Amino acid sequence: MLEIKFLRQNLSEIHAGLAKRGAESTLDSFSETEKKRREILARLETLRHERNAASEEIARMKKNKEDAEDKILAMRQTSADIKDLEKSLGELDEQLQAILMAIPNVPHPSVPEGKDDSENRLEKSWGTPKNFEFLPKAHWELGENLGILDFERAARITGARFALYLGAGSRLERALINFMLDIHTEEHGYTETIPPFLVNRKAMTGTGQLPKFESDLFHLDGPDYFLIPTAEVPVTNMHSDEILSEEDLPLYYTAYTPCFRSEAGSYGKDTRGLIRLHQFNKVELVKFSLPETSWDELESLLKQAETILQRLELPYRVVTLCAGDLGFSSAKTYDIEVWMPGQDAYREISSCSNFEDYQARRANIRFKRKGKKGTELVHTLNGSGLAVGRTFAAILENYQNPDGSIRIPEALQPYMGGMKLIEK
RNA sequence: GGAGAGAUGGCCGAGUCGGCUGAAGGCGCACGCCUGCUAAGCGUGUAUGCGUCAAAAGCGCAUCGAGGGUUCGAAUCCCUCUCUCUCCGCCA
Repeated sequence: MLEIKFLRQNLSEIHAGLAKRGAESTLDSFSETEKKRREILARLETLRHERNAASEEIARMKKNKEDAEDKILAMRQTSADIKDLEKSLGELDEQLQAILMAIPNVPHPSVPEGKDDSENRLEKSWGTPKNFEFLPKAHWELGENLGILDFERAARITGARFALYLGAGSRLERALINFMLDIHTEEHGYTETIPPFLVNRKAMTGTGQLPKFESDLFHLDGPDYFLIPTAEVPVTNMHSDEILSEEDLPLYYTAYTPCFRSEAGSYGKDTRGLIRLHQFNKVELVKFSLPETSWDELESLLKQAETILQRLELPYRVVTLCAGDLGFSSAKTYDIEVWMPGQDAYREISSCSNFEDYQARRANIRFKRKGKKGTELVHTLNGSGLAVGRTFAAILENYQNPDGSIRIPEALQPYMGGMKLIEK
């Protein structure tokens, strides 16, 4: 969410910024509604002032045993008028809130122009894709042949787009989770957390999934709860409605959670394998930072996510999302894409974003500077560190042998009880 | 699931019969004084949001879990909801 005052005073700049991502029309009725709201508010406050003054007067008269009947009668009308205006104000507030909630974040100036992922900007590449002497297989084929992945049974249990891990497969997934968490907590200074996997509507609104993207989420039939699509939601909302102090910042949290996405509208895309599931595992990194350091924090966040791939010796590249591909709440996002030889393509495995104060304003996460009056909004950032299922897939594809067995990356072997090879 | 108690500022905590209570008192914090240093002591200040203003000051409005009601006027009375705690039941 953007600030009303800031919007009012910088309308043309914001318009231009939003146009970069093709979202300038979300501003359409803002000015008119906002102006109307202020007019009503001014009138309402005048009347309330009158009423407050009269109430004091009545109290004084009653204390002195004077007759206040006339005054009380007159105030009856004022009170009715106030009630009417309050109703109008409430309606306008709701409208304005809906408008504000639908305006995405303004892209950072360094975000490249562009409509879709074809115009994302390549920042760097790491590692060299291995030259296979044979045609590398896709991870689902390798996994099923080894008996460590079973999509057929998963479909029987639940439906399409679910995975069942077995034996060394489950072990590998668990090893990856522990490996990632250990690095982030022991080397990068993150505090480990296990948040709720179900969250309420307010939390989803705070990070920007709601109100616009409800169809992407799984919702419970009973209470008004949603399955988290990412740990970003519970972890970022951890400090909602709080006033942190300057010396608390920055705060780093990491969380392993399953993630649930309905993947509405993705029919036909990545229908096989671990790439696009309704449930997948992810280790998430979340930062709360001072406004002046958030851009440095984004760079270090990216490095921290990259570390995992480097230790696993998986080739990858980093792209900056162009404005048209940028997520709703984000000011700038780097995607890390891992090399998948079985698909002859780079696939997204992490997304690192700076939301600046956009989520903080929605979720009301503030901080106070030492010796200074008033509060400021923190900046929030998050990144996958990493998507576990996709890392699993990348390992299978990059470390496959001609006979279909899989070497275990050296860094992971201690987490696999010393296992070096997954074979039939 | 059944029975009961509660929700007030950064924290603790007071609020009588509805009327100078945005809210006593304390802690914490900030600044100043005092002191050889530390501790103690003394004084002053210390919520948030919004509107008005170029901005600040000032002024105004709102906020005592949330929403609604009664009233000229609600932290105080009534209703609904949420959350927390205690006891019982159930349960990993």
